[in-house]
Amino acid sequence: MAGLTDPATAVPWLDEAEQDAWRAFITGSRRLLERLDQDLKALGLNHDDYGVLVALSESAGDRMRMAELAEVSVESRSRLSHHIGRLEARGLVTRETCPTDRRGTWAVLTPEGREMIEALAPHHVAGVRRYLLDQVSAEELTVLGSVFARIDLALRGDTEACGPDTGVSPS
Amino acid sequence: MAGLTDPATAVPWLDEAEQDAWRAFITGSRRLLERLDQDLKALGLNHDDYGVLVALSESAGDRMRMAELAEVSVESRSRLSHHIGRLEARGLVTRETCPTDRRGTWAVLTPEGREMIEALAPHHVAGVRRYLLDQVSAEELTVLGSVFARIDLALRGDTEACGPDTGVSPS
DNA sequence: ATTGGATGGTTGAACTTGCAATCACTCTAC
DNA sequence: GTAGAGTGATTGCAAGTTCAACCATCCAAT
Repeated sequence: MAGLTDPATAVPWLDEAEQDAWRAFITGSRRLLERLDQDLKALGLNHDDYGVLVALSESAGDRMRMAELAEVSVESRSRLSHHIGRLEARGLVTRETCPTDRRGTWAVLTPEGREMIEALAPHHVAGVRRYLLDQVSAEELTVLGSVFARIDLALRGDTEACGPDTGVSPS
Repeated sequence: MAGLTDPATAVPWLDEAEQDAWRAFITGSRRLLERLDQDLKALGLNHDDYGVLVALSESAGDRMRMAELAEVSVESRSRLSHHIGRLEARGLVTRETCPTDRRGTWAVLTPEGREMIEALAPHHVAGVRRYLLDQVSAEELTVLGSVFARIDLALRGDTEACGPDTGVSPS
């Protein structure tokens, strides 16, 4: 019944180059993100806080709907809800209920929130330069961007669709 | 006093290409890792569990010292300690005290642990193929691997040394 | 206008992670 | 041999994350 599409038999193993590249990515990206997170924490925000505040700061009216913010930040709605709760408690963000759709909530950046990211941004950028940008050529950077943009596009929205073994061909 | 090395004034902002690439990486990698994690969870392990078990399974004697395992898995020692505790409770790993240095502990893969990864590996590999490898050319993959290997190397060990703004030149 | 099915967001409890303190052992120097 | 520093690992608690259940509102169909 499983037939040819059972991953246990059908999926080709990783060859050495694939294996090496994959593992380098897992380890290297973890290490990179961990370091940036540490550096930011020393200044009062973690990397996720930073991401949320930046997203808000770049939105019209310094505000974004919860669902959209969750999507761009790659956080679950529940997690974002808690997350915004914490940022709100610190005075960096406020909530406003959306007048046109009363189920909806805006997360709004406060002036204090803006001050915070503006203060941290140069340090964070310095880290991104030092740990990543300074280490790669322009061409490599282009490849990196294009690869991850592609992956993101393929995966975005599509929260279900294909577990690793939905191999049953539809046609 | 801060002078030229203050990141607020000295660090060049990201240009558009850098910004795009960086954000694509952050978002895309999060999305990718999240998906692989979801897929694995459906089968009983999360991605970190998987990483730990694989590391053990590839080590001589199916065992590794906690500190080393923490290093290769990019987990803090404390986190790994908790983590191994959970895996132990599930019977996938055991601890043995190291006879030659009695402070030390081996994390040892159990037969059940081995069964577990061997069962999951094909599914996981299928995911890595589908979400990443199938989407990139061989050249791109090489770039990816080489870039992250480089970053990892630069950051590894060096748990301190350079915050984003240790700009005071030593010479 | 009412029902029923999305959609938007929150909540609480269980679980995981981080931090700092701690314990146990080793190693070096006296 | 013993004091003290250093290393390996664990612990408890606080903080963050997940999961599933939930409430409120909107929208489409009757």
